[in-house]
Amino acid sequence: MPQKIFNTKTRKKEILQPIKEGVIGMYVCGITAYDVCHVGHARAAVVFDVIFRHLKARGYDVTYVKNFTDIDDKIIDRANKEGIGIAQIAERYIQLHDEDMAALNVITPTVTPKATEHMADMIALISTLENKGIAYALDGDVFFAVNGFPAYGGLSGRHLDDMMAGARVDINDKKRNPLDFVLWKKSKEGEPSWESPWGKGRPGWHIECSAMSRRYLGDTFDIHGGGEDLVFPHHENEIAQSQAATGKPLANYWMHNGFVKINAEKMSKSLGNIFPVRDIIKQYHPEALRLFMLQSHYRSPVDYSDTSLKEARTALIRCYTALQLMKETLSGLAQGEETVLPTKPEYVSKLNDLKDKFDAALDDDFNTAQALGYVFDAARLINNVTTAEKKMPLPAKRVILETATGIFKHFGSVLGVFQSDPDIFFHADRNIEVGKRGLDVSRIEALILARQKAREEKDWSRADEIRQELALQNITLKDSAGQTTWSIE
RNA sequence: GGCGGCAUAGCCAAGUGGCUAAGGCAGCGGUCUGCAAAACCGUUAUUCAUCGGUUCGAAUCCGAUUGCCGCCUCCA
Repeated sequence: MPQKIFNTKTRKKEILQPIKEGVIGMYVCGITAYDVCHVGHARAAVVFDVIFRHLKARGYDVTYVKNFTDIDDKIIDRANKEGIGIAQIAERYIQLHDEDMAALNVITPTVTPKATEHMADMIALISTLENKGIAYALDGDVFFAVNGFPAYGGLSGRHLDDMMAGARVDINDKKRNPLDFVLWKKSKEGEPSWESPWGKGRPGWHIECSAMSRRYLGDTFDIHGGGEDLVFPHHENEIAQSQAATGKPLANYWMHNGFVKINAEKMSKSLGNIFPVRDIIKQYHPEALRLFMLQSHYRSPVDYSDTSLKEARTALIRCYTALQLMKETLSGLAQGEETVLPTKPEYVSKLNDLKDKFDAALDDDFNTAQALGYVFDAARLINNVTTAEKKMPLPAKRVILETATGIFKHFGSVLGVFQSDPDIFFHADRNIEVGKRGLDVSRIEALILARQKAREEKDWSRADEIRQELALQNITLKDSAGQTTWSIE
């Protein structure tokens, strides 16, 4: 089945036709390194991570470039406030970004270039534009003349005339047209600067992506992505710069992920509802955050709330429970025991069918929500085999469960979840909950021991009393095979 | 003012012309269990904001209405 992609440029789903058969170049706008990553960054990272993983799983040779903006007004502000250099600020937040991404199990892109390491590329690009008469220098600043690029507005569906009518256009009398944007900024006294044909200065925001995508992917590449807020002006300006310089299309497919809202409100500094990734993963297992995001289509807005994360956690536990039951069942097989054909071979074909449907869902514009539906179907099927099929002999279950293990491995590797051993997952999840609620583990375990004793003496009322007491702290006990385990609701 | 998006069960959320409208959470009944938990089985939208239209046939296409939201300024 061909890969379909919703192209922002045409507002339609299109069939992906790579420039070079079997090879994909993908550029995604990364972070500006002046603060820690929040849920919104996490969503963009997870969305494009799954896209990267699925394309690779489908056999494409993908070069994924995600940049770091390490020179910018916000970084300069921060550096001034702290009295240190911009490089130190950028380095710190790139480091923290990398930690967050690792925690979220986001694969490091193929190339992660930094703006400051591509000054020569940017200056060359600006010079080309100047020589073509599309850029003009004024007192050490260089501007891009939007009137020189007739296709301006093509990505975001805007017309220059309409934008001119808008009241929010910055009036800068230096510019020939208020919509012209800066390619190179003259630096003020004491600001970081680089030598250029226009004097000491620094690059404008948009030019770095044009320069770096060209450096690593060429004049035209396959996929360009980012958050939907980048459509205008950032991506529009990138297109203008690159295409005016090269005369070729910048990217064939433009993909934009939807926003994360917080309790139905827009996330913003003024509302004080910025949720850093590192705070969230103290409250919930990172895979719960990932699952939460993947349960909606990447283009829809998602609403982050404690309730939604809780539900994602419960759903994640459902999958890990199935995986754990499967692991236990398989380990119950005697060494060297012969495999017998399953008494119900339809389980195997159903599993293979679910894998095909899962892949097909991702082929259709990366529909992770639909794909997850098949993951849960597979989990139910596993539970049927491990738990409900009481009459099926163990050796006959082996073929089915080994098929299921392989399929879950595939699901997990594409979605970037189910990466832990179930026991390790449950342990980690419980630690998070214990920490969040400030529970006393030794006290809980002492109570469980006391209850076990009561149960041995068949003192059911005492046993139930302890169960009740622990239930008040949302602790659920599970009695099985002579031992009691506990978990937190 | 310009451009765009969304509205599906108690909640979250797929589905964009045609089999019984996925899946998750929550609820209810049952099996299992000393009691539970987990798991399994059954059940919870004759209906997809409203009103018209196109069609043999629409949640899905078109138009209108209502409500919500995003972008147009730094932003994933």
